[in-house]
Amino acid sequence: MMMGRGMIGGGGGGGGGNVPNQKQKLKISSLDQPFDSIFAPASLNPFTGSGAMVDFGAFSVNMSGNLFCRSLEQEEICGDEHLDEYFNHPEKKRRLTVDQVQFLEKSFEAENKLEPERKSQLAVELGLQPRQIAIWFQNRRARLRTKQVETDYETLNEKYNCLKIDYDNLLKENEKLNQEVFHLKENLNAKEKEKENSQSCIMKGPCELWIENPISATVSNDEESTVLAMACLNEDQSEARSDSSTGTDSLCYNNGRLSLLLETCDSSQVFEPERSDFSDESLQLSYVLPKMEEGYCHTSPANPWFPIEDHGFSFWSY
DNA sequence: TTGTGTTTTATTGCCTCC
DNA sequence: GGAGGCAATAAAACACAA
Repeated sequence: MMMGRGMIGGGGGGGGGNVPNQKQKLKISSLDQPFDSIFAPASLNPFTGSGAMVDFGAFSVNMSGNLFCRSLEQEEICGDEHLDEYFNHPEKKRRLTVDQVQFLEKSFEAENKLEPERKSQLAVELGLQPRQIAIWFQNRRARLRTKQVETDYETLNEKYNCLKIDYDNLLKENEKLNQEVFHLKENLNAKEKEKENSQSCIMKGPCELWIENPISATVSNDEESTVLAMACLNEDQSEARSDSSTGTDSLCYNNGRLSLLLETCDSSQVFEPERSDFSDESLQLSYVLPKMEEGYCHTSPANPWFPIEDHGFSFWSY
């Protein structure tokens, strides 16, 4: 007698959750179908061959109701006393054969819900009880749900990881941009401060700045709104003012930087002043003022003179 | 061989639907 | 109220390492 691996290996079992209590016995006795109907015609049952059987542990029952032993070894213990033992003992749990499982799997793939008609048909075809078919489908659906949960988890986890990478990148980019904003604000503040310092002395249009004695300078706009004012530190104040009036040696426009001019306003000769330079009265100073833009000059008509303390000397504007 | 973890079969109790 | 589905659970069957 050819039996599936599960059936042959199954042999034992029973007991435990499979041990029917009073209620279970009641259920077993009230199977989905009449006991006779669970036996399928041989032509419809490829899994049990001509002797369609229902599985009862170490035994199988064919259409005639005869009990068969499962293996040659088991056959040795088959006898009336064992039949009595079997029927007095709880039903054994048994695994389905590979073929039966494959058949059920195909059926499940087609439709994982089981209508009563299909259940009966499958039971007939597989030589199983309809209740076994129902239980198998139920457990199979449970396994499918578990698998689906695992799949969903993996999918969500992958998405989460991708989003986390994006989020981390955005955080870094945000930090970088914040730093950039910070530096830009710093630059802006510095420029505004510079403007505030220069606003008081810059007038709309050409004007003249007087540097506190003995320094004097004349300031004008240029086309690029950049002003370089020069102060002469000559002891001879009149000479310095004279130079300023010429607009040549004593006045120059350059790149908006505080510079020291030696003799002429040649940009090649401009350099940053050292504090010590101011002590040398023979030097000529040029002070590069911030951009002159319209409206920055706010000379008060009532009091056109106001001092600007900066760089150790004062500008006077009117 | 034995202990342990996993899979499979089956039961139980609860819930919903008709 | 019965039938059927589902979650939780039991326990046999099975796989595998020590």
